[in-house]
Amino acid sequence: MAAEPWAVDPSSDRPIYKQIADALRQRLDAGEYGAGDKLPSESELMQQFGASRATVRKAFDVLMGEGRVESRRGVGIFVRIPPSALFVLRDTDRLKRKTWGANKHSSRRRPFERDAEESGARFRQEIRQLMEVPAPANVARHLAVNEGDPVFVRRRRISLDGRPAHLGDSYLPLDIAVGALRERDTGPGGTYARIEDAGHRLSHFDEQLTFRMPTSTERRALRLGPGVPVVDLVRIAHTRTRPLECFVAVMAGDRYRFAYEIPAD
Amino acid sequence: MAAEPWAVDPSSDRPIYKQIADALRQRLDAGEYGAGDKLPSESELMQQFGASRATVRKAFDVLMGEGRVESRRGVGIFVRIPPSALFVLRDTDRLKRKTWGANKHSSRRRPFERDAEESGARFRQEIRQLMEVPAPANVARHLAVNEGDPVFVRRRRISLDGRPAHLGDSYLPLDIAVGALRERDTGPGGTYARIEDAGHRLSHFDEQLTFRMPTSTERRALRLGPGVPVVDLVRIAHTRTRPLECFVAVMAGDRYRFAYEIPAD
DNA sequence: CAGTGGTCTAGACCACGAT
DNA sequence: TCGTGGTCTAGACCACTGA
Repeated sequence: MAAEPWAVDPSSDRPIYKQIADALRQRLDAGEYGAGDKLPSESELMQQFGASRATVRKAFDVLMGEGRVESRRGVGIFVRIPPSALFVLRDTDRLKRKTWGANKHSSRRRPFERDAEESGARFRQEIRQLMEVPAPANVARHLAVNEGDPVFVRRRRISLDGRPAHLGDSYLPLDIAVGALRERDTGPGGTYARIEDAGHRLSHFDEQLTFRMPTSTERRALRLGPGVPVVDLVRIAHTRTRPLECFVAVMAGDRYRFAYEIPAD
Repeated sequence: MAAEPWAVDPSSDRPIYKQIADALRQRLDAGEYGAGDKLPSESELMQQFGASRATVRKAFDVLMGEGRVESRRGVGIFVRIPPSALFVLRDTDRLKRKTWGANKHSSRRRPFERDAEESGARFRQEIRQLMEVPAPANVARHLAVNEGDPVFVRRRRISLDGRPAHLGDSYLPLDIAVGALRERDTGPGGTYARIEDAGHRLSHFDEQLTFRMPTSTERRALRLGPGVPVVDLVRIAHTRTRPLECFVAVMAGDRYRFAYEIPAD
């Protein structure tokens, strides 16, 4: 059992740990191991490949960095189970007045709440902070205020089906942050509904997405597995004349799918 | 020089390599090292923290996995320089008929070509494959054909300023893939312009984004640094009555920013 | 209890870049 | 040539899981 067809070639330029990772990846791709299956233990692989433990572990590190496997201490290393549901965020729904607006045809839900329920997930919002802060540089630019000027921020953590899904901070200019917008519960329709209650009329949203690996803090807060990226979302809510809100979120990359419908004209 | 304030605590529950990573991360956040700066060498850190080389290296591995530092063999470890430009892809422009259309007000550019030039980048398209293939499951579903039915695929690699930025595959039903759509150069306006030349009228695009770490193959093809995720983009071009194209791309997560403008109504 | 993965050490040889 | 990071080994102790 020592010299399988996929045995490593010590004379190759390619490092042994990468060869082992390649071999394992190939077995994964071939469906030899399915989602949730246990891979051979480190000691088994040491024998199979005739490598030291550190080398075998390094091969596993590669696959973990790719988000393909994950380890359970005292048990083994397993093929990663993709999140049971990928929550689809649709621009054609979640940001429309018919979702959050105050009129009688609206479902009066928050943008994320709507998409969550549409996917059959339990939506939970947990307020982390509710306070005035000096505007950070990027927020200031988007809200057309000076950096350091006081703005009101609502920091929350959203969970879907009991698992954290994103950290979302909503920044409001002080003249907008009044009444329910400073309370824990903003009520039906959420922030956007309250903004319109105050007589403003939202015209459109600018949404931008960028991508990176999480910091260790974010990894903890979102309970991210190894090899899972995050999406930085920045969304500005506009009236025809001015920006009224800057929403900044760090979202678990393995829990969301973004969907946009774009007219050709 | 052995017992700095940020020295590690061997009695702590937190592993030494994570404490070292924390200390380094803190120095990075504090701006002690700027983009492109060289960090202390492994042997220096071994002395500073009184740890073995393997432990110091593991700390660096953590930061590399976060995409914050990168190593140059024979030289040192450096603070990662973010890509000089983040190319902004705007739904309000790139997918509009005024960009790619055949009328005389159109700029007659490909969607990505437009955004690249707008950012002042050199756009280069390299055809990797041009052939009929059996439709993969996801493509078949989107194009409303049966899995395995022949479709025509245009596989290309797009580079911006000489660096690869994404791998994009355009799948076309056979009745659509005629004339210039089977040639290397589809001409001004690209695929969408040729589709409309044939008498079809595109109404809208459905675009979906998901996120993950690259495979080792993709890492090579896109020349991705460690700790850089990719975006899977799937875009379906529709007429009012049927889907005409399925575009599937793997995009370097550190080179693109996606921007969408969403009306409130 | 035995087996698993998690951490850490000490030492070795190598390829590479700068000088 | 020297210092850098890249790979690899052999061995150790630990914490955890499951039988």
